[in-house]
Amino acid sequence: MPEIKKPNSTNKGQVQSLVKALQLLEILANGNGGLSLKEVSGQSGFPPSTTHRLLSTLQQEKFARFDADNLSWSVGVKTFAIGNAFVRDRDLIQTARPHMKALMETTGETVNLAVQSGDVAVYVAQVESRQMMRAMAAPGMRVPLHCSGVGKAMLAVQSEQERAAILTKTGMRRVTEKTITDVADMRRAFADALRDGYAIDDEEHAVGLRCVASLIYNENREPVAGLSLSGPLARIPDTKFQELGKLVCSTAERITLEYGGNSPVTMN
Amino acid sequence: MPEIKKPNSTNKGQVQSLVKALQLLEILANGNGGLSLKEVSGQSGFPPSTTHRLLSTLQQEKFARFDADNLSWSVGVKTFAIGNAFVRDRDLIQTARPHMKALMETTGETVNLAVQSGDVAVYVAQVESRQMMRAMAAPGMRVPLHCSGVGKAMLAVQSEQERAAILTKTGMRRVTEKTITDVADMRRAFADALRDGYAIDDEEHAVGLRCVASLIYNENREPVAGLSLSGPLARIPDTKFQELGKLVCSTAERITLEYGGNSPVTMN
DNA sequence: GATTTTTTTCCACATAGTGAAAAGCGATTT
DNA sequence: AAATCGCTTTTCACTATGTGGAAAAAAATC
Repeated sequence: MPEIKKPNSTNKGQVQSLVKALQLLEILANGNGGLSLKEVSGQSGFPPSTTHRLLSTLQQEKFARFDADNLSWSVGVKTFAIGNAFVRDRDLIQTARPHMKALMETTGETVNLAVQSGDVAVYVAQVESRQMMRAMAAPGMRVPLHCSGVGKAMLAVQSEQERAAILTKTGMRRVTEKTITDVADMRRAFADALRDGYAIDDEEHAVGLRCVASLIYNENREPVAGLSLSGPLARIPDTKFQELGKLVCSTAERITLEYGGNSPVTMN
Repeated sequence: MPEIKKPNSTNKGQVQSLVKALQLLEILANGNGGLSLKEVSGQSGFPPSTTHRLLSTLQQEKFARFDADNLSWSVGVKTFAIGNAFVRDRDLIQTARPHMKALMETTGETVNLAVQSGDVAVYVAQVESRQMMRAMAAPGMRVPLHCSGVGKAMLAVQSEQERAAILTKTGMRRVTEKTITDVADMRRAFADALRDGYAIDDEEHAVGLRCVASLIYNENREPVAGLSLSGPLARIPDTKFQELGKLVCSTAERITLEYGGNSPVTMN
């Protein structure tokens, strides 16, 4: 394999005082509603004098806040204001793509990214399997929620009312023999998806096609997109669902983090 | 006036490399969707080598992002993730209080902070005038929107539909002789408020009481609270409205910024 | 009001940041 | 294909700058 040369392959930590300061900011972010100098110093391992000097510099620039009444330190306005620029620039698809690629490489199956649009899911990005036989979904393609992996994953985290509103409006049309059309069966599928963290589609949308899907969340723990892996029945036996499910979940989680989101499951 | 001793009265910038790095972050935040090293270096005034070293350190810690395809730098996830901790900890009332105090000192009049709750405004904080004759409003007090300064300021920035929904529901009850009850008059009042940035209440809620109010916004440019200044007719002649209005506006703007918000008027 | 704990300042020392210059790296031109 | 240009990245010698122990100053506790 040829070495792929990427610019800025700088390796080692460079400006140590800066690295230290950034560590302090992170500690402040984890400290709920303010930490004393002692606490910050303790958690960082830096001596109080160094900690104090860095914190007060951060404070001068409003990246940290100091409450003179409680002598407590917390994250400052400017960190927030500047962090918001990230939201303006971030791009889910670009963020997701390398992770989707990696997932395709490890599993060999096609990986899709879809967003919910009203009562359907719309594919917005895809990394195709290298296998001869492979699932295809042109970006832009719309699929019903009740018979797709991503759709079921999205519905699973919604409230009973929201689900009902969508499902009664669209109906749970039978697309294949295995499409779930019974309300009780569907409810069971949602419960499974919530328990496992991933939803499955067992030939419910296309004969011979199986699919495992999980969700990507924004900073408010709201789902922004679904990530799915799909392949032929022959390569995805029942016994592989769990393994693939975990992979899809961890990939979705990684995308969530890089997108600046928070999963509702991982409480931290 | 006695010197008030506040802890952490550290004066001069301390860790210069950190200060520089924070400046770079700010430049990245203002650069829409990515800046080249040259641009960052130019805007900061730091030599390219220094700029590069700081940026790559920020990047290692994910406070900055480097797009290897366009060789462009932008704000990183971690800045966003950590900035969100500010939202968790921030407190509008605590943030506002010192500014309210200052406004009271310069004007001599009572200053109130109110939030909209459904179709009424609720006072949540107050800094009382030192004058013998002064406006009082116990925190927790509820006032109608159509006949209070804060209420009119809040309504002014809402859409015609939202306003109509509220005003038809509550009605524009006559509270004093000067209460505006005519729809056209009210519309004119909203237009004035939008033009000036502040709404006025000319004895519309209580006889002899005048009031000037402006809004405080969150990061999405949505109003979160109203700030008002009220005093007796005798001390607030027509000629003083503009001066006081400007003061209320600038105070509200200052609170908005310290709260991490953005005014819709000041586009930057 | 004395004692302990925590915060803040000080300062001598050498580590760690600085920036000019050189080397890389692509893109464009000749 | 070689040369040129513009920008990015690395290097390196110098010393400015960050470091952390220790002392001083405030708070908190007794």
